[in-house]
Amino acid sequence: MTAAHTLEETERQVSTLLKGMNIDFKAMGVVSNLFRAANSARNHLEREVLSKHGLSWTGFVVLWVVWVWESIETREIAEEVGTSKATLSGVLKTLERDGLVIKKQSKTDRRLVLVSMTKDGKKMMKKIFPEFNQHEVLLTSSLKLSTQEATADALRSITLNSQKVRTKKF
Amino acid sequence: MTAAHTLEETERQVSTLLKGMNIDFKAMGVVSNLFRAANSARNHLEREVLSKHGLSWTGFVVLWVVWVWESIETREIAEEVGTSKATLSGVLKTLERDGLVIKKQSKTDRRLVLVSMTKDGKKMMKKIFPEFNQHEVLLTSSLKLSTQEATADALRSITLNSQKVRTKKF
DNA sequence: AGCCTTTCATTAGGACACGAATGAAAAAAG
DNA sequence: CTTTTTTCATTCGTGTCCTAATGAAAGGCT
Repeated sequence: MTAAHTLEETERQVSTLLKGMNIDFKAMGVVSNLFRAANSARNHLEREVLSKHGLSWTGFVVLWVVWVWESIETREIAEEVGTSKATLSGVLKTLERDGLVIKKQSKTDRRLVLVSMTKDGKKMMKKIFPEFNQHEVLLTSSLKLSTQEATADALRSITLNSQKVRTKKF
Repeated sequence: MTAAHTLEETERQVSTLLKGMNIDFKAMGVVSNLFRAANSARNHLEREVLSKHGLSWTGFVVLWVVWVWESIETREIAEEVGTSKATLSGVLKTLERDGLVIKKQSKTDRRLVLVSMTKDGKKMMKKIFPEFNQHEVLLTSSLKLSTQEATADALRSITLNSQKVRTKKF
């Protein structure tokens, strides 16, 4: 049940392993805690909020985007959600099967597919979203308001960096 | 290529949709930026570092844990990596197929399985890890050292919250 | 008009993700 | 010592996730 290795043990083990490797431990700490927090928070939200409504994480995020934009093209969803179009195809198939969204072919460009919410989909989001937000409050409740702002800023900055570097190649 | 919707548009759309719903926007900002940053950073690291060596994200994390601990039980790996034992079974199968780790049955308790690195696995980590860390530096380079510390602290706190709430049920 | 290139969404194939079910082994209870 | 109960890792079924390949449709070009 409890962790098999204490934090101190891990620290020691890691530092001897990385000795003479010129590692930036501070940057490593930020990034590893970023993934730990995101993973943990996601698992929590899936378990406590989403699973009760038979919704997957990505399903929820896609639903959110469609909810915000009334009618939106699939390629826009993919970009906004940060997933590949291939993945989105599958997720949308599930959401449509469950009666939460509808796909329609665009009239002006028959390659495009437009997605919109069904009545059930809207009802579900109206119910889930406040629940979801309450748990977001719970997750961040130990941080002062000023720290919440600073953290959001830092995270935005990390996002920017990872995208800037990516587009640098073109 | 560019985003279909500007930040201002989204802001407006969201605030009208959520009007009268009593949403904590600050908490929402922290959490959404947490996932955005984690996703973006992970994609970046997969593309720029891991994919060149034919390694998946989870494969790398598992490899890291095994590297640190020489020989470690699978249940410990699962806990440390934050994944289910079912998932780990599959990942270990892949890693063993690629010759990076070895599984052995425990002598003292035949239910347990012990995992350790192969020579190739060690060589790979010795090569990849410094690369990986350089990109971690890149991702956090826009943050002052004091901000890096504060951010890591805030993220640790979020992790703690999401785990505390989970165990509260028992 | 007819090709050529680009831009779409989807499918195909492989890996990862989970909970539930399975079967083996150890520990607890009688 | 035998019967439960618990604790392991794995397999199964389903969904998510990626890249690459596919096929349809639109836009450019001559």
